[in-house]
Amino acid sequence: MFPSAVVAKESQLGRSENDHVITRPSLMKELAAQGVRMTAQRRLLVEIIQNARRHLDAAKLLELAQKQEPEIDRATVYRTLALLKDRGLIDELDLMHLEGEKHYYEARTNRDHCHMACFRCGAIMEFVSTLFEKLKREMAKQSDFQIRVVRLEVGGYCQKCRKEGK
Amino acid sequence: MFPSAVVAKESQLGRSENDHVITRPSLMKELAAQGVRMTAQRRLLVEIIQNARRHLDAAKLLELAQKQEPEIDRATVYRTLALLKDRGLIDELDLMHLEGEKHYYEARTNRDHCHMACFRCGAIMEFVSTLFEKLKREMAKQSDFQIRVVRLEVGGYCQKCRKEGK
DNA sequence: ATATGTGCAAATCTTTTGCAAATTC
DNA sequence: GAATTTGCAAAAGATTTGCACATAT
Repeated sequence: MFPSAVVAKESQLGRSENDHVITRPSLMKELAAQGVRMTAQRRLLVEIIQNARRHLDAAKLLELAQKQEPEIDRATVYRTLALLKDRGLIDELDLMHLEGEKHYYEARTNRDHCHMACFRCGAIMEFVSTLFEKLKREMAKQSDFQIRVVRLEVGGYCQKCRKEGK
Repeated sequence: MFPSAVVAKESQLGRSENDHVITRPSLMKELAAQGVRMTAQRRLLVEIIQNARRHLDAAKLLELAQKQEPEIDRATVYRTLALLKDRGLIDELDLMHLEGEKHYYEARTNRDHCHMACFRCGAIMEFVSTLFEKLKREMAKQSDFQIRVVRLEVGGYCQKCRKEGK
């Protein structure tokens, strides 16, 4: 879905054929369902996040929002991100801190997925697997832990970069 | 190994019986093997990290180090952490940002493991599983990606907190 | 009308950096 | 002795906050 994304096929059978397709439920609908008060700025930010072609950090989100609403402030961006995160509607990522300590955000997807970051070219690949689902179930069961958020990030070297010599 | 750690037993057979035991190779030996120049302060910091009973952040590491060497500076702590991280000898964790944006560090272990953080009580549990190993192999194979670092963090509610009512 | 959201500017928190002095091999 | 490491103090980067004003229901 994101330009640099590579979504792997299912590694095991037993589920629907489209299990490996990542979909992003409507944030606006979720917010409405949760009775969250909506403002013009929230609508704008949510729309940008929902339709982002890549992972956004707060500064980039602000920049994009200001193109349509120059008055919007950094604080509003951070406050809206906090709101969405608290409601479980977006996920916060580090993407291996390839460039600084900032965070990246993406709308929650129907399935948890892993982010693989290439230390050399910076490509971010997404990976979906039933093994991941199994692992989550195992963790929840064995530790009797109610999982709310999962973040699996991998850093290393992608195929392309390794071919080009390390 | 850490006080709040709960290390799960193997979920599947087929490996050595002690596969689920987490061990921490000697950082000092690794550094020597890699020909890293050692100084008194590095030795001190490395020793503290190696023997830490819990996950340390930079400020806590500095505090502990200053008990033995009051002259040691923040910058040295950060520079040493960067060195160890670059050499692949320590892992950097967020622990779900339960308290602020700081990072936590732990000596690399013989096996990758997941950190589960309780949003309510702050307990950190460690979880080892062959499923995790399988998942890593699957990611590496299917994406032809050379994995160097893996970070799996889970946030949610632990058994104890759920029993006490949410 | 009341509760909630927003802009602004300043503060906070964590981490990084330039440089002269000290240390290691 | 040459190269590397350290302390210091300042800077940088990301995120948060107090408060007066604006907006949503």
